[in-house]
Amino acid sequence: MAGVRNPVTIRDVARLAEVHPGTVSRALNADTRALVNEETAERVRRAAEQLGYRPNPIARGLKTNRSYTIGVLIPDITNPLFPPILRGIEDRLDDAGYTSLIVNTDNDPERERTHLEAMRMRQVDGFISATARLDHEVLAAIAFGGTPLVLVNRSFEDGSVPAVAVNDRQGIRLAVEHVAGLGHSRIGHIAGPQNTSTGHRRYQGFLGAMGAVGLDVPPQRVSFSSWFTETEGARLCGEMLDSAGDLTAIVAANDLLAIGCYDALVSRGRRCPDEVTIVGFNDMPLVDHLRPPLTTVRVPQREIGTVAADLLLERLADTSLEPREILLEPALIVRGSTAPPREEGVEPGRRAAS
Amino acid sequence: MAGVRNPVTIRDVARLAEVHPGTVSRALNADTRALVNEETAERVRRAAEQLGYRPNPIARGLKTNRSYTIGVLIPDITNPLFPPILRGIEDRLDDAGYTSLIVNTDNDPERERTHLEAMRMRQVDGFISATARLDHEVLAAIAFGGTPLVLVNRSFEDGSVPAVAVNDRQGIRLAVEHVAGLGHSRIGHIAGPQNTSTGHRRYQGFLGAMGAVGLDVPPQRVSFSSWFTETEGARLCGEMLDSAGDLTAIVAANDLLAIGCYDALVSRGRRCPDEVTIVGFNDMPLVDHLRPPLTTVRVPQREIGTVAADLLLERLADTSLEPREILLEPALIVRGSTAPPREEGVEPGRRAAS
DNA sequence: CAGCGCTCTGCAACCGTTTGCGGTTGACAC
DNA sequence: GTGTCAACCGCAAACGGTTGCAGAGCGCTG
Repeated sequence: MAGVRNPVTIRDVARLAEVHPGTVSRALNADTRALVNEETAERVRRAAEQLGYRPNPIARGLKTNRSYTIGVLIPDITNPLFPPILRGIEDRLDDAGYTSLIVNTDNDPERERTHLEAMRMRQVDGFISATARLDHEVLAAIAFGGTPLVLVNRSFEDGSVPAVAVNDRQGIRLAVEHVAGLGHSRIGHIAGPQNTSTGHRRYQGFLGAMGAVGLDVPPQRVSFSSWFTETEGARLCGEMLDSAGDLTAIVAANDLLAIGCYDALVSRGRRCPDEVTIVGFNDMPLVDHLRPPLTTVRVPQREIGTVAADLLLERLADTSLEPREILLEPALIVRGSTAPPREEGVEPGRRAAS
Repeated sequence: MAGVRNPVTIRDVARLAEVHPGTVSRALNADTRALVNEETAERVRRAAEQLGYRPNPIARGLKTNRSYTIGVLIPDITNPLFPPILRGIEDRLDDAGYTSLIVNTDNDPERERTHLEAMRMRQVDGFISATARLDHEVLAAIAFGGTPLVLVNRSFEDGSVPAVAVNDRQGIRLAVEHVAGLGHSRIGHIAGPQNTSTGHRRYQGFLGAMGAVGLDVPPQRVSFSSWFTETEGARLCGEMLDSAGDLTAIVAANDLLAIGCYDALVSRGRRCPDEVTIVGFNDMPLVDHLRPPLTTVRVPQREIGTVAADLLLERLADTSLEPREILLEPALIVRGSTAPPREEGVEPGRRAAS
C-alpha cells in the first residue's frame, strides 16, 4: 500500500477517482463530507486508500491556520515531577489527533518569550504551560492572540485562565496534621519560592493548617527558598537547624527540598526520623527508596496531565467556554521519615498508623 | 514592535520597503542574501524589523519540504534515563534553529509505526530514535525515505545507521573489575532484555570482563530480564538468591534492576552491602540517596543527547556522509552498595577507596 | 557606439490544501 | 414546456512563502 515516501497528493487521488481535487478534499473531511454524494465519496475513499494517500498537514495548516499541534511549556524536563504530567498530556492529545511540542524554559522569561513566539509562528493551536512564573504580560499576549491556554500546577490569581493543579492547601494540611498527630509541636517549614503559585499556596496552607491544629509559627521556623532544589533545601534546613535548633519536624514544600534537608541532617550528624521528622511533597519516583523512605504528599501527576489536555481540547472545540480551575486531591503517603518526637513520651508503634 | 498576533506577511514588508516580495525573501534568507544589493537588503531588514515580521514556517515548509523540526522517538519519558538525553538533544537543536517533536512509543512496534508515519507527514527533517527495538523493516523504511536518522543508546548491527551510545562493555568491565578487586569471586549478573542492544552488549561485556579477571560464570549466576524494570530486578534477584545462594555480588544491567535487587534483599532479610554487593548502571537521579547509596556506572546522558543532535545536524547539512558510530566513555561511581565480601578477610576501609 | 557581461530585482509559477461561488443536472410542480 | 429548487461538483483563488527565469540598467571593451 503506502509507499515509504509519500509524494501522493490530493491531485493523484482526484485523477484516479476521476473527480476534481476539491471534491476529494470535501469527501475526505468529516465536516464537509455531507456535501458530496455518498457514492462519489466512497470512490474517492477507495482511491485514497489504494494510493496510500495521507493529507499533508503543512499545506492544510497553511490554508486553515491550524496545525493540530499544541505547545507545552515546562521549566525543565529533567525535574522528575514533569515526565508523568507530560505523559498524561501526550496520551490524551494523541487520542484526539493532536501532537505536542515540548519546550524547556528554565523559568527564564526570555526563553519563554522566544519559545512562545516560535510556537505561535508554527501555528500551534493551543498552549499548556507548567512554567512557574509566566508573567501577566506574556499571558495577556497569548490570551489576546486568542490562542487557548491552560495552566498546569499553578493558577492565575483572577481565575481568568483555565488551570489544573493539585490542592496544595489540602496537601500541606495532611502533612501538618500527620506530624502534629505524632506529637510534634515545634514544626518548621521550608517554603518554596513565593513568586510561584505552588510555593505560595503551600506556605499559606502551612500557616492555615498550623493554626487549625493550634500550633505556633514563629518566624525563625519558616524560611523561603529561591528555587525548588536540593541545594536550596540543604542550605535553608542547615540554617534553620543552626538557628532554631529545638525544632523536631520539618514540612518541606517539595521533595527536592526535603532531600536537601536529609543532606543537611547528615552533614550535622543528626538522624531522621529519630531526631528530626521530615515530610516532602510530590512523591517523586524513588523517594520510597531513600534512607529513610520519605513520607510525602502524593500528587496525581499523570492525571494532572490528562485533565489539562481535556480542558484544552474542550476549549479548542468551543472558544467561548468559561475558564474553570480544577483542583485534584492529593494523598499523604506515610513512610519512614516521620516518627514521634523523642522527648515527649509517645509510645512507639503509632508511627505506622495514620 | 511585534503585535501579539502576527498577520504581517512578506508582502507587507515588501510594500514598506518598496520592493518585490521575492526580493524580501532573498534579502532575509542567509543563503540568498548575496543575490541582493546590500543597500536594498538593509532597507528590507529595517522594514521587517519595524513591522515585527516573522517568516511563517508553515508556508516556507510547504515550498521547501523542510519543517525545521526533527522527530525524537523514545520508549517512555517517564524513565529517568531519558530526560537528560532529551535535554541535550533539545538544547543543541534549538541553537541550530530546529524544534524537536517528542513521542513515546512504549517500545510498541505499532505505536512506533503510526508515530513515524505521522511525523513524516509533518515533514520532519530527521529522526533521533532511542527506542530499543526498532525493527529492521522500520529502519529501512526511514532510510529508504531518505530522511536522516540517528540512533541513541543502541546501534544497528551492520553499522549502516549512525549511532551514539555509551561504551557498555567498558562500563560493565569497570563494574566487574571494581567488584572483583574488592575480593568477590562469586558474582552474578542480572541481564537486560537480550533483544535490546544495551542489554545484549552489557551481558557480553560481563562475560568478557569476568573472563579477563579469571572468574567463572556458571549459568545459574546469570538471569535475563524481560524488561528493564524494578519488579523484574526483584523477581530475578530473588530467584537467584534462592537458587544460587552462595553468590556475594550482583552486577545489574541497569539501575532499575539494581533497585529491584535491593527489594529482593530486603524481603529476604539480607543486607547490602554487608551480605551482598550490588552495582547498577546509568547513575539515575537520586540513586545517590538510596539506602545504601548505589554504586553504579555513570553514563554521560546529556552528552549523549548533544552528540546525537550534532550527528544529525551534520547529516542534515550533508546527506552523503558516511554513517559513524560514537561511543562515549562511562565512569564508575563508587558509593555504599559495594563492599568486600564478609568471609574472606579483607580489612575494612578499603571500601571507600577506588 | 555597438555589443557584451554582470548585478540586481521583478515576474509568475509553484508547493498541497481548502473553500466561496457558480454552473450543471435532474426531479418535480405548474 | 417552462420554471424552481436542491444536490452535487468543478473552477479558481487563496494561504505565505521560494525560486527559475528573464529583463533592466550599467560599466566596460574594442
